[in-house]
Amino acid sequence: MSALTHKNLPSVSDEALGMVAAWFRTLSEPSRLKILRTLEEGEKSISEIVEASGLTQANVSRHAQSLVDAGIVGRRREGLTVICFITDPSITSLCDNVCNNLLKRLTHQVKGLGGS
Amino acid sequence: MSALTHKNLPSVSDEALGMVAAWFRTLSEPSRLKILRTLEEGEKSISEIVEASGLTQANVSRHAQSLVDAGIVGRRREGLTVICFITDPSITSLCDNVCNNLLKRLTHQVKGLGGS
DNA sequence: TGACTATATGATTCAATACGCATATAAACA
DNA sequence: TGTTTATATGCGTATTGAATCATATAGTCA
Repeated sequence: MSALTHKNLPSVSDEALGMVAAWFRTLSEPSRLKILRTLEEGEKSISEIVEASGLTQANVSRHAQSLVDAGIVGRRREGLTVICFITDPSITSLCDNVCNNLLKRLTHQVKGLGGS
Repeated sequence: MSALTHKNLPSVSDEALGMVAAWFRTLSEPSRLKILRTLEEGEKSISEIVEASGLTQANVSRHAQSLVDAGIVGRRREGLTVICFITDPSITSLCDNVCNNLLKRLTHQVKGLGGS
């Protein structure tokens, strides 16, 4: 412990750390990822999401709220229906990247199993 | 619902969705983010992480296990000590991006409050 | 082998949260 | 206003997972 130990990273407050963690937590539920995936096809009303995802109405409503809170999804009312849409387009590529990385890692694992 | 509704996304299995969610969940704990942040300075032993993070030894050990399971962190034994290091360097920029996005959004909110 | 150090893990407790059901709110329209 | 439709929300339950303490394991050295 000497030279390398101090890159002197700007210290991150516990509060900021908590906010980043909360943002990731929003993406840590399969149901919410499913909703996001649905919204990648274009904006949809709550009931359209219900139909497309197979989730219950109450769940979609609540999960949508989480996604809105995280700033990932936007909402607007149009008469009786509420339309949801992705506000942060980088989400899609982010998820794709995660997916690809997982795939890569799993492939290596499988290879490892086969080779032993 | 007609033209736009069908971008015909390759359907993602529930299993894959669960794995992506699990990966995000790994990054959804402040303690693990803290450990990652520590490791950005360079590889560290478990006890060095304990010292740097203020977490307990048991917690660091378990969280390190989670990070290893997610493929984000690697581990090797060197005698009595176990050295941890970041294996996926894209993690750092990912976290930075999330952080910046949050900052942007919060800034807008604050502006909104002031302007009303 | 026995003592010592670094790390891992079993067991428990506790808090967060997802789900389902029922119901409340909001908007449109007769 | 009353009715119907779309969405939100209160509440109870069950599950998950993080923190803690104590202890087990692994490696080093005398």
